[in-house]
Amino acid sequence: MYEAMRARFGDRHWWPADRAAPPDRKALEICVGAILTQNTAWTNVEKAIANLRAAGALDVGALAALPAPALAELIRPAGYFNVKAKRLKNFIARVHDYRGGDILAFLGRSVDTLREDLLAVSGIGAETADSIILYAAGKLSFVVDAYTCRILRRHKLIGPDDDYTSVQELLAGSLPKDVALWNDYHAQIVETGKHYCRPTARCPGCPLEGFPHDPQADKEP
DNA sequence: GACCAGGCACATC
DNA sequence: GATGTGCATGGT
Repeated sequence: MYEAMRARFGDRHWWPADRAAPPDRKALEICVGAILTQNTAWTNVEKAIANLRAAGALDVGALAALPAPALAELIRPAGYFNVKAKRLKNFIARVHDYRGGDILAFLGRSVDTLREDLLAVSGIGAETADSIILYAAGKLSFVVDAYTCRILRRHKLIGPDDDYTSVQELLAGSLPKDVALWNDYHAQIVETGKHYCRPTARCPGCPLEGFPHDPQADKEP
């Protein structure tokens, strides 16, 4: 299924961040984007990140100093701006506390330590934590999202009761332990999901169309 | 004008 | 422990 998606869409080059930015800025931008994109279309997140960049706020120190209400105004286009402003402040406070805001050192720890630390931040759940680990830290942690579950349910590879952890274990246990593969795998799933596996989307033309599937399978309560 | 988006925390039962 | 609800903008 991965090869079918990859043949269609090519390398997705995720995470979509400023490639010219220095490593610490790029890592921070990915973390910020991961929080802002919670239940939100990426096009809206782009506007919020552009506002942050224009305000010089894509910086640990600047974000730590920025009051939540001012931050909320900057990220308004991303939706849920009041909750997300708090979530960003919670995350930034944790990074700022760790060795003076050295985000690369913060991200440079073991996956287990980092994941536990991220999940302790209010506003960072499993998917956001795994996105930060895989895309900002460049370490092995499979990202499961709504599209992943929807696609796997339609293809009867998981049941309606499977939760985040069981889906993650299925994928992590089935695939080679390769950061570049897990990176692009999730990106391919999102691209496929966006075009062919939304509630209102149609299957014809989907790169996974030839694999056994039942579009009704994910509509069960 | 509905419906939906790369979730998460918290209240309530 | 399971289920329901608030959060909010912008594209289709």
